[in-house]
Amino acid sequence: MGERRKPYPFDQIEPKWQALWDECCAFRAPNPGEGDFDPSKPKFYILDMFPYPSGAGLHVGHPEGYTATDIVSRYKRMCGFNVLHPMGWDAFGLPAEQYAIKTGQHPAVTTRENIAKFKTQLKRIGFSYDWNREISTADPEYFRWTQWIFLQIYNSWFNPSTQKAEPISTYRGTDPDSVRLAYVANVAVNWCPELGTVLANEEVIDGKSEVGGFPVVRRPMRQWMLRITAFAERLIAELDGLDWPEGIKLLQRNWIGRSEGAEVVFRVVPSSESETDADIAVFTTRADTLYGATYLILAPENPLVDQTTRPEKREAVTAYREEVAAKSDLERTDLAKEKTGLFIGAYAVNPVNSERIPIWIADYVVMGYGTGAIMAVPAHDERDFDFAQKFKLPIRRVVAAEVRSNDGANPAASTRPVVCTSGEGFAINSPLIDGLPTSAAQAKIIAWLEQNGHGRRDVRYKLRDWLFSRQRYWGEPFPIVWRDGKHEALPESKLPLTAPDLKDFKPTGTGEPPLAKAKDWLRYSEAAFRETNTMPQWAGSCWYYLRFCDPTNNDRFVGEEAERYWIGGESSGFRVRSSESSSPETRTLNPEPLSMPGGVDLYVGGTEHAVLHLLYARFWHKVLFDLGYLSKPEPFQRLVNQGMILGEDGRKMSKRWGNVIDPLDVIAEYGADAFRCYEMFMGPLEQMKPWSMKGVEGVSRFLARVWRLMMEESQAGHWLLSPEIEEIAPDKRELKVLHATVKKVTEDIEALSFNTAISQMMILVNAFTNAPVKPLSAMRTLLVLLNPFAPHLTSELWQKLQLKFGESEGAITDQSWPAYDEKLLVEDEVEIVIQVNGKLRDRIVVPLTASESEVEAAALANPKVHELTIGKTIRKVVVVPKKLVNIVAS
RNA sequence: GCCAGGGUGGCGAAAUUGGCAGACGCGCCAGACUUAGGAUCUGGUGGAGCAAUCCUUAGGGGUUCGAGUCCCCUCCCUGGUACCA
Repeated sequence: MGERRKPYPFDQIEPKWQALWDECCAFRAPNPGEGDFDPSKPKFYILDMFPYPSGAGLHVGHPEGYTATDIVSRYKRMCGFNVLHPMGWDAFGLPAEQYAIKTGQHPAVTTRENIAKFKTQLKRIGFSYDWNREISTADPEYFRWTQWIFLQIYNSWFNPSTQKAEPISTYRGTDPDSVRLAYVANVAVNWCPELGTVLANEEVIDGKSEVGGFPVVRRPMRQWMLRITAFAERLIAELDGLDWPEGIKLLQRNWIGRSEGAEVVFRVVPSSESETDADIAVFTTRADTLYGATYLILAPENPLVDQTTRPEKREAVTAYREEVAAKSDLERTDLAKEKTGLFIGAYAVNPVNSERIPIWIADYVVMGYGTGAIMAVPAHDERDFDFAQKFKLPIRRVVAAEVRSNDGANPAASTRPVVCTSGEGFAINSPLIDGLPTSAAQAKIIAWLEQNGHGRRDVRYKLRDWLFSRQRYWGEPFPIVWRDGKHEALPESKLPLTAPDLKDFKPTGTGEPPLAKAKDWLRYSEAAFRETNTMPQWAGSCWYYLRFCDPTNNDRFVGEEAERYWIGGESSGFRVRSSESSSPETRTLNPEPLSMPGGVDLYVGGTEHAVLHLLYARFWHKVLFDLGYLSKPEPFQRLVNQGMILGEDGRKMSKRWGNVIDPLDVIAEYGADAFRCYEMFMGPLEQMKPWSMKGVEGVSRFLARVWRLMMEESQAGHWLLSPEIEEIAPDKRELKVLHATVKKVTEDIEALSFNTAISQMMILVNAFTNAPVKPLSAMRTLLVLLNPFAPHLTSELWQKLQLKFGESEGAITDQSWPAYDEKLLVEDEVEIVIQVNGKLRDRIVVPLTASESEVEAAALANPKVHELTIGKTIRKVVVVPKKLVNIVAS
């Protein structure tokens, strides 16, 4: 393959402008209080999900979202906003640590190298980040504040009466450690022997680690937990005010898994002698089926099993519990089809009918949800039904599809296979609630339980507390020391607490973190030792969007003034303006002042973070908000997920298929502007779509046409400004397409429909391509519109126009976004479609001012209409102004 | 299983409140300019048919003067999730 002639000299233009932008910090966003800060401008905060700087470098998926946000950023700047558009690095993480284990190279070195590589690549795409705000989560000046926030969490509790996080000093109880938002618990954790660490539930997929796919087993260990469950209610409720895709909100709601129901207390029947009374509380969402409860099941791990098991069953129960404990999570779910369990010899009393029912244990009941015990209603629960079938337990129907009388005065439970129906209906065989529909029956039963002291209304969540410690080296150390078996916070003055330099990063294998190997570091004082766990990778990304507001502040995690402006600022939001509302006064007005709970105006990233990162960040944000550090209750107002880019073969890009596209290769051949525009032209941002090199070529041809619209090549092969550009007014047709383009591009950027914005600009360029004379004003408008998409090309052409026409309007990036005139878009004649019986038959052109009756008359006079309606009666004529006439005949 | 999002030419895709289906681009065909074309420009391009005309938005039904768009059923694809009581 020989040296290919470039369609336009992007290889000279692009590095030139990139160097220029770098030199003069063209996209620096000044903070309140700085000399060049303009307080009259509204703020706009546009954030990308920052990358983990892996050794592989950038792939085409990264720049998709980044290009989208860059376009919006450049556009918003021209609309007169102070735009905060930063980039940084999620720099702690397992790959660097594993590389260190293999090679001995310190993760800090690897990370530094990878960051440098990523940064060079991002700059080569021409993104308008404010690089002065660059941050890395692994930088001590950053994680010092991550540790500081942890201490805020540690020193807080959730006050149920205010539903807020408050300083621990407001807690009046005797044991503050029992209510802290960060606490230590000995919990059964997901231990991954291969990785030598525990993992959060969210990091375990099908019983294997999300990273590496290694087996994970349950094992009790002492761990740091964050009390995210206290915020469950607010994390659900406060989604409402956010402009997120409904699907993502739903994903979060499901993850939190709020269930309304009742706790019902069953009394255990005392057997003999010294038996103390015991109660078993179960959680149910179907209190209305209480009469159908024919047995109870305890989770094998439930401590109540010890007290309740009858002596004669003890041996069998112990064996079963051991069997269950030996199973990994994978096995336990894999063997889901065949249920196992064991009668423990004891009985409990159903409070509603005083019936004695047997108590079983079974591993399909888990300890981590509800009370670790259930009432089994086999007639109306699929799982209980399977279990009852297998162990020949009684089944009693208590819900019918329609209102009807009971099965009999004394409803006998049956073991014959009846059909299991889990839907709602009407209560039967349930004296207190017979005939009532499910919801009313539930309400009545719960009221009865409450009155008689047998239970109460209850709300449970699937969400568990966040397991926050990891047995790793490359993460934030906890600012905690242990003294006499008790934890205490390190004073703030000791932050940042950096990890010791290790030579050997290998996991100890015992569950002891690598930091335990640093004996000197470990010893805090004579009597106190440091915590050796580190924080999970999520920690740094929980608050990075806050640090971007004030990244070099040495006194505070973010300065108050900066926070109030960038996070608390109210004058944000997406609005489309036309010429009528384009004055600066109206532009800064916010139509819905307090309706936006989120601080970041636009947040773009992949769906893979739909629950974890976004939930954790919301949680931290709410704690800091409650403690008075932040002005708004939510971090991200508008969230958009970009779709994945597939390989040319339609498969997921991977080394395995050999279909990986390297952005730098594309840029070398077609230029960064073409790369950016193609990524946006491919299709809707949120959609999954395959890459196409032919498509890149097409977009590259479009940019070359823009270039040749204003430049022509001399005999000697030099590019010179086209003499066809003149300072004349565009004609009517040109003006119309120009204003139509301004309108469409403006609206499409606001809607993030970049593909259709580019289409419209192609139409504009095509309209001017053959014009003998190109009006200067139109060319300038085109360049401004295209600038957010193709910043290098448009900057160069703008400069060339400036040189010749000499008007001192400044650089293209200083221009204000053009307004359009709606009046110019209106035709004075309009084409009307004529349909007969809904089928297109002809078109006519009528003046815009034509009345409905005139249009109708014109349509009926149409020869084609005559032809088709001969011998038929015209039943109806539908006239849609400016659109069509439909003649109904039969 | 369940939940969510999708199915429109040979391909990527457009299509305010229901109102000309296929904008724009790719590919393909033809022409122009050229020593040349893998450059550029011009025209054509959903399918069938010589034509008039007919058919066409996964498939089937419905509402409507009129449906890619609204309602019901079925099929297929993608993502998430799975004993959560």
